Amino acid sequence: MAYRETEKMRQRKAEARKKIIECTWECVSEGGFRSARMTRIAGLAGVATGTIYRHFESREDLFAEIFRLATQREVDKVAEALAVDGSAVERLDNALRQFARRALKGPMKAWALIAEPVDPKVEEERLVYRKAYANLFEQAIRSGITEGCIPDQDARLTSTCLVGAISESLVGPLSPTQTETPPGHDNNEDELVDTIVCFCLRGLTGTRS
Amino acid sequence: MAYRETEKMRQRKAEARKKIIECTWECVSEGGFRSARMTRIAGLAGVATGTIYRHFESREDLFAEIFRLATQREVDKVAEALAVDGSAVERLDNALRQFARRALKGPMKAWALIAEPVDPKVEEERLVYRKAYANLFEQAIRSGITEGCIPDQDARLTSTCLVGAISESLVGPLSPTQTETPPGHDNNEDELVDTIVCFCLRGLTGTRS
DNA sequence: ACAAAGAATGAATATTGATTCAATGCTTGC
DNA sequence: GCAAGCATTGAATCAATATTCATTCTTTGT
Repeated sequence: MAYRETEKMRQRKAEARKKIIECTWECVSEGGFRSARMTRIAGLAGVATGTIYRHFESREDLFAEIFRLATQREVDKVAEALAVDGSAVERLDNALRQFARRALKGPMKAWALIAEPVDPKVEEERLVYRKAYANLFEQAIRSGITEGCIPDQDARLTSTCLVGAISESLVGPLSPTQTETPPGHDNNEDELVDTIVCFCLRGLTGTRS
Repeated sequence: MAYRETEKMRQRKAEARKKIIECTWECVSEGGFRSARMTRIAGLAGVATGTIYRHFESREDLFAEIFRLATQREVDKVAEALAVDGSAVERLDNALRQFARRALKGPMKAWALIAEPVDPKVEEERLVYRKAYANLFEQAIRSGITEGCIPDQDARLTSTCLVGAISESLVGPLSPTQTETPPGHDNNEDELVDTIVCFCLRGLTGTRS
């Protein structure tokens, strides 16, 4: 008996794995999942293509993992934004804004996560996370109903409507075919967010707040 | 000189093309674009695979054409539903219901058109048609603003929100992983439609109609 | 009936990266 | 320093269909 996995090795492997994940996300951030090549990822991470396969079952599995990690960050941000003090409507307002702002800040990333056509395993993850968003919103809507600031409704379904409305209206501007984001921080980006959020809140509350 | 394309031939070719289109749509209706094989399409249409390539540049082009034809039918239906008598809100209500009902009636077709991951050329068509829907809604919203039954807003953007909200909330029910559509015409399908439409109209009008 | 011009055929080919795996290089404990 | 076992390498292989194209069949006008 001569070789036994030691802590040092475990760490080194963990680092390699982390590096692969980072470089994959870098590729995805540049051009989405479809155009991310294993060879490029390996090159960026400074490993051979074969090495990737000691850390991930397959390309699809790697991508699913990357998707999970990236989306979880976003879901957490939304959860955070929903956790502030205030009425349910105020908290939803805050969360929707957060979602939209972040999407507009990293359009290619947002497109990859929200709208890019992806392989089945990744699409599965997407459905999971859409549900995660919807669940968060749903909970907030429920408390709004209890509080009385939101009329009674099918919170599960209307939370899905929120996700749809905000995603679609961002994907238009986000779509990588329409990359022409003008130079300066357009303040009509704020108007964009305002309009979308306003639509969403009206949809829930039925008032012209 | 001996052979010159005659009317009879032109017709025969047109028929073959039509048959290919029909059979492609049949395949797509069964399992979406991804799983539609050229060989299967050729088989159904009673032609050789090579023959398809006399009518269409490539698989992607064929699919883009099929997508265009199928979606145009849906867009026309929405346009029709918007053309009835009544206030803008009533007309939008009608159109949104139409959209949702048709989608729920042919879930696989609707999934292929709305949410299936597709190749770039087809995705491009999808964006065109999303815009087509949005344009129709936008026009109606504009007249609503003029009529006074809808408050002033960025109609282009809120029309996009409509498309997003209705698409997203249908994707769950449409998803082919949840094919188990119970036998009878579920009346909770009607509730589904009601809730979605209600959300959309509230989003536009800001009233609890 | 014949030859010229297409049209149709479908088995063979091309494509495109993901994936494998035999060879090589590192680590470890003694 | 050595041998056992694991990790890494990356060129070669594979897979899955779309696409091609030499061949065969049809149509047309004379």
